[in-house]
Amino acid sequence: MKRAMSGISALTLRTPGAIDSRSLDDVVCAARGLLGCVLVREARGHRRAGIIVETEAYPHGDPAGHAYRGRDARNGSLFSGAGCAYVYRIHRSFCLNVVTGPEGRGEAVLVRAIEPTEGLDAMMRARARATVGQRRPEGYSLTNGPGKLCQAFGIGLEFDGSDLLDSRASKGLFLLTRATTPRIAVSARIGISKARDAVLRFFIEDNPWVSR
DNA sequence: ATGTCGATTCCCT
DNA sequence: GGGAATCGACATA
Repeated sequence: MKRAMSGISALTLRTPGAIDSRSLDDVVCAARGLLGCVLVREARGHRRAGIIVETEAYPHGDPAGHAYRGRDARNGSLFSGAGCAYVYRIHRSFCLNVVTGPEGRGEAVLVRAIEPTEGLDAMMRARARATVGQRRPEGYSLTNGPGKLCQAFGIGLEFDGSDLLDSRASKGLFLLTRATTPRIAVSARIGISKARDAVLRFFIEDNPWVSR
């Protein structure tokens, strides 16, 4: 992938650091604040990383949220407090959420798209492996959707409940502070049937890695 | 045992 | 922009 990646990659990169769990107190602030932050996957000495460019908030009491039906065997990590990963499966894909708020509250931010910055080869291999019999993913389709980015980063249910704020506790999947200061655009959420009108989707303006 | 329903993805028109 | 693919979970019979 040799094109000029996107507008934001050229902006100033800051020294990455740990995310303060207090910045995940409020789910909408967190959905905005996670834009520009970096998701890192370390496995077998390899490192995959990318900038979060699209998120959706699923607040407490949201009928479209998986916490709405109450706590059950599958969604337990949604109630485990800020910084926890909530990973679930839909059809053939997995989706990654960053849990927000205190323990027991049941709200989270869905990570919908990422601009890859490191480990592109590993991501392409992982995507090709996961999409056997189909055309090889190219260009922005590498990570421009919630299921695609999980394929690219090798994220499955084994990360459900892991701690995303501690790079050592987190079995190789963690978040780092903002690499860029993004311009944020908003819209209604995508792919849901309830609460369709709520404006809870956030994305980096003009970033080509945002989902379609 | 059968039917329905997704916080999706892919391919085709 | 529409429809098929596809899989587990859940409700109903």
